[in-house]
Amino acid sequence: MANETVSLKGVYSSMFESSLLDEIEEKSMLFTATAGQDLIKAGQSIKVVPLMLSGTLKVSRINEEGQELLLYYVKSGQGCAMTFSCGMMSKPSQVEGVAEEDLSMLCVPVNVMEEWMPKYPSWRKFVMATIVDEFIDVIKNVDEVTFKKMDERLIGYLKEKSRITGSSLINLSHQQIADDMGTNRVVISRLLKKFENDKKLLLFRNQIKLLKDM
DNA sequence: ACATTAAGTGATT
DNA sequence: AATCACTTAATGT
Repeated sequence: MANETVSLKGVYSSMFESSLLDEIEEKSMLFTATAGQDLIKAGQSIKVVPLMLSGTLKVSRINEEGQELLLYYVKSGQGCAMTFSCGMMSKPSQVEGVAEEDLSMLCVPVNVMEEWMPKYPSWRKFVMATIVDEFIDVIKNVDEVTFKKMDERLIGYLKEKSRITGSSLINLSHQQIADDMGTNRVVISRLLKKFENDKKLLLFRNQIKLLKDM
């Protein structure tokens, strides 16, 4: 069961003004769930918005074949982007929520939290920060799924080259790599660019420098 | 200065 | 993931 010592003020006092904390205390309901428990599935309407106190909530999308795509996790001190968005726009949930670990949360009625938007700057900021952070997580996951196969192949290729030559400097054009791997130069260029953005390597003309956190 | 090759990027399939 | 089309950057003559 959820840890009883985790309190509203323990988690949120640095984020919200005291008047808002008082109002949360007054108008929210404590809710606890055990690991594996389904909290919401796609299509259900959203009547309350959670403020996580402890544990982890997993938010995911499940397609027709039952395959799951992880969207984001919600942990202590965070809200849930999907409930904020859909709650305010009166749209049914587009996602499924499951307790990843035992969790405790405070549930705020949607109509109440809508009143807080104009009333409390700290609440507005919290909602927007939640949406941005979790949206970024979703994008990251989409990237991973989209690029996974060639990703791993290319990294394996580069490591092998590096091991064989005994150097972290690889003297090959993108075209040569593409030829070796039986793929298109453009694909290689895009993946390498992505790796460079992830600080895995540095790109030069006809030369790739592998970095430590490859 | 000009031509050639390598790399980056949007759009489409 | 591949292809096309086009741009931009680097290099050689």
